[in-house]
Amino acid sequence: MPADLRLTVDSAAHTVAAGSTAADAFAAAGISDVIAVRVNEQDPIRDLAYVPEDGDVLASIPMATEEGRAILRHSTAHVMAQAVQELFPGTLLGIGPPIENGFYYDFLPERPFTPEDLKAIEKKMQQIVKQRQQFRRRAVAAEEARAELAHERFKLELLDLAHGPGSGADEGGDEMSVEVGGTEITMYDNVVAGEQVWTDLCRGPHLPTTRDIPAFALMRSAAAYWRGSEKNPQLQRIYGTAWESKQALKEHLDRLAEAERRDHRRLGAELDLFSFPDEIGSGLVVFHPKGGVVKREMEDYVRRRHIEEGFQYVGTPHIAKEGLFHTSGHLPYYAEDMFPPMQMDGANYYLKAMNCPMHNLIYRSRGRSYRDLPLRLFEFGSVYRYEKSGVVHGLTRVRGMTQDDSHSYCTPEQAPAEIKHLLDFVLGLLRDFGLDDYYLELSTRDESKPDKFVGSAEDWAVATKVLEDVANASGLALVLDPGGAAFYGPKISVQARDAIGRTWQMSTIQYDFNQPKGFALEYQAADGTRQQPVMIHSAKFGSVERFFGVLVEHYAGAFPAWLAPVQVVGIPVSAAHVDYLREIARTFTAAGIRAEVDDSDERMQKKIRTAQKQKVPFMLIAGDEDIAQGAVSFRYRDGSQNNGVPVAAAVAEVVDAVASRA
RNA sequence: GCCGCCUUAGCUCAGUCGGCAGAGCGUCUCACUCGUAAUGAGAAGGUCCGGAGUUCGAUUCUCCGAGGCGGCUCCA
Repeated sequence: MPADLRLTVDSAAHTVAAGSTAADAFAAAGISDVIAVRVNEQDPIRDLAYVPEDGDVLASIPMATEEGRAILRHSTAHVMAQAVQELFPGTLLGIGPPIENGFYYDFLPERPFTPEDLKAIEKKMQQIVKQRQQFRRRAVAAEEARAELAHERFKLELLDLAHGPGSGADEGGDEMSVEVGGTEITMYDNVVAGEQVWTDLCRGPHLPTTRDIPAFALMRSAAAYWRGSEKNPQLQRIYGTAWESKQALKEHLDRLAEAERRDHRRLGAELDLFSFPDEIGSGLVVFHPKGGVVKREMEDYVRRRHIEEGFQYVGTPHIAKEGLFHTSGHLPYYAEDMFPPMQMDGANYYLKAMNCPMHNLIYRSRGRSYRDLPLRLFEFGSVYRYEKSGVVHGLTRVRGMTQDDSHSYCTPEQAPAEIKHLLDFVLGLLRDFGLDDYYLELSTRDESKPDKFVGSAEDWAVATKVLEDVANASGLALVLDPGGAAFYGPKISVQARDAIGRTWQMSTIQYDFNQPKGFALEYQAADGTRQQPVMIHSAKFGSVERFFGVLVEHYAGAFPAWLAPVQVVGIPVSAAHVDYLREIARTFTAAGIRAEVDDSDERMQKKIRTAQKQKVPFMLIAGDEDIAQGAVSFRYRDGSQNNGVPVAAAVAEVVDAVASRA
């Protein structure tokens, strides 16, 4: 008979009977929301279903934490897989890890899931939850696991990967390791009334019982490649979400609804900003007059800022002969992302997918001295990339875009300072567009795929070190992205969080030692020798189109005054006041403000509604009372009012707001 | 590119179990002249995404193509 256990939770000691379930143990200790336990201080959480036969239980994991939610979500994924296999016998299992905000499980069913299937699966899951099935952990030998999983080919493959001959025992960290990880193989059995009703290869941990799942919902199903490679078969992935309370689930669903309301594709049409005519082609945008205003403001801003930061504005054509892209090294690596060539006068011309080769030719157009460096070139480069048909998405993934592309040519010694300069520039720009929460990502070469990257490992190491040092010195959080580099060099990208917490990658800074070599770029050093510069690629918006799309969503279409397509709209109380407002609008226009008068044959209330829906920052209302005082009445976008403002003061107020980018 | 779903008026969407198609908003016209989120009436507006096939007849069924949506992969 094993001795009772000591249970220490938040420094308070309790005694529980050996062999209790974790839920029983914590309930006895008067703790209700515990879902996970740690057995020994140095152990990862490894067994949640049962308090072990010996040893001390040290800590609890509350459900409303990242770790707790991951356990909850993974448990819910198991429940879903059980439901699917009960409803669709013969369906094979892939993997089912927790992810941000939820979980998924991959299946190989006989046919893809329909929305009705999802509803049925969700219902079945609710039944399983009600059954209070225990999650019971069971360590097994490799042969045992293989025998039990004989019909689950994907699970067998996972076993081979993690525990097969010649493989590392613990790859850890990625989604696969949810199933198998660590040094022992474990199965998790779902047990109800002492009977095993379902089992899955799993590292755990799990909730004590299915009844401990407070709230979940299935979201959608979609195809996903097995182990993420398009060479592998496609599985059907079902996404779900699970939360520590019904309230938390509702808040999550509300956030999704808010994101949908902000969708730039919807707002782009509602606010008459841009469209994607079929006649032009997929991923090719046309900006309407109002979108054109915003785009022009963005471009004016970034052009002015580049010039202030020492860049010289240049211009280059949209097409070039094939040889240029061979010299740059792009063609072998990038050909399938480019539009196919046009034949002309016996040469192949390509639409450019990048601007750097042309900037290199500007650099090379004359001899350069070390005194010229850093030489900073900048332009709005229209580039075309043949994105695969399934990836085109609104403004955030297009086939024709405008990059605010810059290249800084400098000596290797100057590179760190130049990169810091660019990073500061980028961060200041993001702040001016209302994005002030960000982190950095460092994308590096994938050692295992040398054919995807040019240049020596030593050069890569040097370049990566330079970027890493600057990133670390910035004090911002840094996330590593192994294998994410361009073929010619590593990069830092700035990931910005928008108003509702989503992150976007836009600005990039790339260190390139390969193109200067390919183009034989040189400068004459102080000692008279010829040296090779390095070039730093940098795009602040990334692409004007993507940044535009992100801004629409960040501001939910309510652009700050300086970006608003229409800054002021005059709304007459009745038709008799139209001329008065027209005169005032002229005063605003003369002060550089975009002002219009709504002289349509509608009521004032309707005009206010229209202006609100168009998210115009300033509505100027005028009737007899205002005319008598030589004033106007403000209605702001938030619905607040300021009546009887003298015209000159009204102009000053709007001009101030625009100047402050508010 | 791959898997699934979708495409009907300018927009959002009904609808036709195969028999010459509808609403709301928007647009236009007329009346109303109004103080902070929808005045009323009337009208115009459609190759039901394109092509081929099946059929007496196709917007509806089948196939091919284009475009979109959700993912995967990829990416500014």
